[in-house]
Amino acid sequence: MDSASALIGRSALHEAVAARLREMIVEGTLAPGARLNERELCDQLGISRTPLREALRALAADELVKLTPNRGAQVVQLSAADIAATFQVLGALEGLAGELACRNMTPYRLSVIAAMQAEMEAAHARADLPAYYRLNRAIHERIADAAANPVLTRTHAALNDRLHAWRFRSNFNLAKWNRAVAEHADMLAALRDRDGPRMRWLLEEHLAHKCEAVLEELRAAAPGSPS
Amino acid sequence: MDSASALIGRSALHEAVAARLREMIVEGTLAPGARLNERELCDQLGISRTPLREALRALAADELVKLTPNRGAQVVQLSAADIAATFQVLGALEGLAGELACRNMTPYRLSVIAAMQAEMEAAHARADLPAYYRLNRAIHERIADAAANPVLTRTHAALNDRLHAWRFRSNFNLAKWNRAVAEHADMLAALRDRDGPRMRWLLEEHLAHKCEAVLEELRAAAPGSPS
DNA sequence: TTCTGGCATAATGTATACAAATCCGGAACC
DNA sequence: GGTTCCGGATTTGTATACATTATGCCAGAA
Repeated sequence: MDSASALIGRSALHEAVAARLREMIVEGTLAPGARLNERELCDQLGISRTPLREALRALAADELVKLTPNRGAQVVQLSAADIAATFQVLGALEGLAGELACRNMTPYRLSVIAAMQAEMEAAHARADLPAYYRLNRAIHERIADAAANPVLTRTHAALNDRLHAWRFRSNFNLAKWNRAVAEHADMLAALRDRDGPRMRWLLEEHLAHKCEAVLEELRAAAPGSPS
Repeated sequence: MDSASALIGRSALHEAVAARLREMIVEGTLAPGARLNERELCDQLGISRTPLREALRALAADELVKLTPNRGAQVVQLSAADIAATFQVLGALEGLAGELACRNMTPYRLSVIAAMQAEMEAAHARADLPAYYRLNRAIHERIADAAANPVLTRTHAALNDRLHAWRFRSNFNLAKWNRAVAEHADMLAALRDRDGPRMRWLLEEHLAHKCEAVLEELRAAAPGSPS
């Protein structure tokens, strides 16, 4: 199978490894704080140490793992302060993205986002958390893409990855969930009106609320040790 | 606690290599677009390929070099669009930093920045470009630090590095240089007044103007093809 | 003359071997 | 009994060897 897909999958073993590890970290398979033994991972993935190490360096650059000089790698363990700081930056980035997205918004793009919003509301109505998260993330990514700024898209995605594991764990209280859905409806309206400043403000608020929810969940779930 | 970071200088050859390469790229010793031959660099730096490759992966993650699957690394060549996109994101980040800095501003920090501003104005008065750039960058970094958000500081620094080589090359026309200095004076006033929204606006404008200056210089220096 | 095909060369990707450092356990000493 | 120091085992860091892929040249044919 050396067709067009071969261009991506063929070489770059370390990239594939990095992608796999990223997935495992983002989804929580590799728990925050877990130490990563090189040989162990090599056996598990069926590769040699060289590409694994290169993959780990790449993840470290994205701050998904922390490397300590002669003591190996471990999955980053974000403190409450780290999470708050990341959300703050993410808020500024999404705010910018929203403002730019309003400028570039086309009827087609708007319809795509509107459709996703409807699907997300349906997921919310039937309390389908996984579907909700997926659609939520997709909407935010669409907004970031609509800004048509590749640097913004990449930076946003990198920061988002760091938080994803926590977002996924935060099992919302219902009031906050309802508010989040309402905020999304407002955002859609702002996009429709191409009201950049309002969109920016809405997104900053939305992210701040989300941060609050995650931190609350964090305090409630694990004041001491994880179980 | 990150007291472990003090240990970094000890081993971590690949980190030292990455730092050195970063320096060479940021300062322009390695020109944009230059292809990096692994063995050549190894001989030049007196190391083996393994740590060099790990260093290159780290730089690629920061988008200072571009890796192509079986074809090695080359220093990134930013297009005008890339530069504009980066400045746009940088503007949002510095805007946030400025707003937060106003909240956290203390008399001592303000006095430090004010002293730098005075020095920078002196450098401007005697048309000392290198000193001006150094102080300019130091002031922006102080503002970013004053935001007291490590994620913001790091993200800002990473984006700034990508642009540094270009900033350094842009030999300002005088009118724009004067305006930039005046804008810095306004920023200092906003910090003194702890006027967050104004500070944000000033920084966004300041960065937008800087972007304009760099792009103008770029167009003037290399309008078409270098044939 | 130009284009194509194949081969030689060089570069990157991966694996493995070796060196240095850390960690853990036990024994000796206070 | 507790502390300290030493030594083996494990783990990471670096170098080198081998495999795979790209590149460039030359010959031969249209």
